[in-house]
Amino acid sequence: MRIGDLAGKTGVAVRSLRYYEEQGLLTSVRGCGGQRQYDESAVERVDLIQLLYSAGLSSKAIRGLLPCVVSKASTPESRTALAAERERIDGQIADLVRARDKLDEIILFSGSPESGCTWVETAQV
Amino acid sequence: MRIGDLAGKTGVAVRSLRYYEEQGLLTSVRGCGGQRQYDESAVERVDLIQLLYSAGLSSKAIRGLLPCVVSKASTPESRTALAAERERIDGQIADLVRARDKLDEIILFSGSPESGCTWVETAQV
DNA sequence: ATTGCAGCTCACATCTGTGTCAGGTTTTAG
DNA sequence: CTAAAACCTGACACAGATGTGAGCTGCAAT
Repeated sequence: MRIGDLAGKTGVAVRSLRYYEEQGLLTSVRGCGGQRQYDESAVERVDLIQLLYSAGLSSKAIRGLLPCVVSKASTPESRTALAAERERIDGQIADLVRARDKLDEIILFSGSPESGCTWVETAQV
Repeated sequence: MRIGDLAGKTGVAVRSLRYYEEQGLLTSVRGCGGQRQYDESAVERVDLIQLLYSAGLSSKAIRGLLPCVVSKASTPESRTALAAERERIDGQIADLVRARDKLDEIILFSGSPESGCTWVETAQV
């Protein structure tokens, strides 16, 4: 599979795939003409990378965790890092829930005119 | 209250407070010597800003929502924006939960030697 | 009055994942 | 064989919140 195919299958830009490789998150085999070749497992790998990116992990953090997943290697350091990231994500979720609750509060308030809130027709910029 | 006091009370850097003002999120009254003066309500305001920042809202988004909160003004646009941000946060929470579940899966696997996973002593860089 | 800390503005640096352009090579279709 | 499409490297740009430094002014205590 060439890079464009992988990009198509994962929905990730070609540029990003090259960047992942540069960051050591993704490997490829180079064919005779120097073009990257990927096997099917790369799709799963890219999906995982995206998953972790979407959770706010940096490429460096992902790089640190990948050996656990891929080569199934577990070191004391990697276990610590995994736990730390898990905690961070938990905290992040808590932040988001608090923010969502706050927004809900505001929405409730601003959605009911009887709350005493001022309804106007146009945006106040 | 001067800017340093506000920074102290909120745990936000002085630089950031000036930035918030630049972005129209925070206002101050200038004393005779051009120094910013804040009243007590500024603390609450900065806390709110931080809450929204931590939920991933941009300063522009926050700027758009603040009138709803502060001057209690509700426009069709602001109600739409509020709902949109709420949805975005919901999606972000879902992403995080998925990532956390994935990490849990990995942690479970890498934490139990009988899983067939390789335990090594040093990090594989 | 002097010293020293706090504040002011302006401006440039940082970090990260991506976009984008240039200039060149490989692969593929016709 | 040729043209188009895909790929390659390298490099620069961006956005956004914050860090940092220079050079100057205000304020408080001695």
